[in-house]
This record gives sequence, C-alpha cells and structure tokens, in this order.
Amino acid sequence: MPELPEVETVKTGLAKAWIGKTIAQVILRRENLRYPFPKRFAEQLQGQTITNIRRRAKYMLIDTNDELVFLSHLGMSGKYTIFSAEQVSNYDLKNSVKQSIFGAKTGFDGRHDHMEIRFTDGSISVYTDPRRFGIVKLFHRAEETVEPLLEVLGPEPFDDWNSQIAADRCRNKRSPIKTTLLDQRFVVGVGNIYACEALHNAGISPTKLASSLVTKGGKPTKALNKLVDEVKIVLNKAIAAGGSTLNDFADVEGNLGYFSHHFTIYGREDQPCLKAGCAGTVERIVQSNRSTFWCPRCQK
DNA sequence: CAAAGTTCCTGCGAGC
DNA sequence: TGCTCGCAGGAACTTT
Repeated sequence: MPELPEVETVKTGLAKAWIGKTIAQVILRRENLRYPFPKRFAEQLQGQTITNIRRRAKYMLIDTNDELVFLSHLGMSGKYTIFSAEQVSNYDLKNSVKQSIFGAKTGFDGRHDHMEIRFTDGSISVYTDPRRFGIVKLFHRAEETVEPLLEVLGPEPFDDWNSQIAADRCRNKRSPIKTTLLDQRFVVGVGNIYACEALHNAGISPTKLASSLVTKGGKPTKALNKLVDEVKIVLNKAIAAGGSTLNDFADVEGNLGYFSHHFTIYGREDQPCLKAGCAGTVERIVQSNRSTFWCPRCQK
C-alpha cells in the first residue's frame, strides 16, 4: 500500500492514535520481517511514551520521550490496525489479538500479524504484513543522521525539490525517465503507481531518456518543468484523498489510500486513455522489472 | 501471471 | 589491450 501519500495518511492516523500514549508491551510473533527484529527491540520500547511521528520518504519515524526513534517501513503489504481500549474490553478484536489474549489453542488465526503494540491505556495496535517486505528499526535520535536507510535518500518532493535540481540529476542519466522517477535518490516518495500517473499527466513517454529532458546548458526542458509540477500535484491530490477517508479512525489500514482512489492510467491496460481529447489506448510495458502503464498516443 | 518496495549482485561501458 | 570504477538493469525476498 505504500507510496508517499499512503504513508502520509497512515502517519496521520497513527499520530492520532499513538501520540501521548505509553507502550506497555511489544509482542513479536516471529523473529524477522525483511530483516531480523533488532536485539532488545521490544524491551527498549517498553515504557516509552510516543511524543511525535514524522515521515521521511516512505519511512515513518516515531519519536519517544527518551529520544528513541522507532522506524517503520510498510514494504509492499504492511498495515497497522488499531484497537481502542473499548474495543479490547468489548472483545471487538481481530483473531490474532484474541489468540494472544486467550491463548494459542482457541483456533484463531493471525498468521501475518507479526507485531503487537500494547499501550498502558489498554489500546492495542497490530502490524500485519503478509509479504514481510516491511522494515522495523530502533535507534537513538542522535544516530538518525548516520542511519544507512535514511542516508541514501534524495530530496522530499515538497520541501527540497524543483525542476533545476531534477535537471542536475537527469543530466548524465542513461536510464528512462520512468526508472529515474522510481529512484529514491532522484526524489523520494514516488512509487510505481504515481510515477505512471505523473508521466501520463505530463504527457511524457516513460521510455524517454532522463537526459533528454535537460537542455545542453543544463536547464530543465519545458517537459521536465511540467513533470516536476505533475509529480507534486498527483502526490498532493492522493494525500488529500487519503486524509478524507480517515474520518473516524477504526483502523489504519493502509489500503484506504489506494482502494478508495481510482487511477487515471495505472492498472488500465487495454482501456481507453482518459486524457481529454485523446483517443489512445493504455498499454502495459515492463521497465526494470516493473509494470509501466502509458498511452503511446498522448505521451511523447 | 502480477503485485504498492528496496537492496544486492552482476555485467557492461567509459576512461585511464 | 587490460584493468578499475561506477552505473544500470535484473534477481531476490514472500504470500495471496
């Protein structure tokens, strides 16, 4: 579920549910996700109060009162589900939590619920991730600047990014612009879906070489200016759409953002192009092992 | 067969 | 010609 807008939506939801609360216990139901859980991960979080939640690229950074940072990446299929203290006391729970409360012999199945966070107010949050591409880490705030996962990241699209910065990076790039958009050193937060959407909106072919969007003098072409604008627009719209679905916050299921949203080009192979005045048909190609959806008629 | 992400490895081309 | 370096592309991780 996770590109920047979805992570932002989940972050907002978690902030509402978590900030100010104190962790009573963290229960791990297996030893690893993508990587092994850090040593003493659960022990170190126990007793910590959540003070703030930030986002960097597709990572959530959860701050605690003792200057610890709990990093959470949702991978492809990670989700958090939140149960209020009232739901817990009313047994309005998912099976994995029932299993952990009532014991393993109840027949409840929680096979993909790998991490359970219990707060001192009685509420419980569960991290579910079937494919286990998610990442969880814990470090001190002072170590954040040398955290390898964060160190390699490029600019945030809304804060530090413009078409000249994009042009500087595209200049000597030999890869297609679609591949470049997915490169988290170029700009963070854009994933496969929004890369396709932004290129379609900008009218740029995904196979166009990144270097062809820069002039000889190193300036962004009009097309690159447009692309940078469209990336920001498409991400912003998706954040707004995600936020509007988070009214009452029974759960923080990340697929909120994706499933309530319809895409203009992504996943629409063989269907008509939806761009006004375009009579083209959406095609699917594969670039760097990822599907690209595009309209050869209006993307040049 | 395909899937929303990231890291790591291999292989190729450029340049010395 | 041959070697090293860096980049680009593909595989791998896993389950539904």
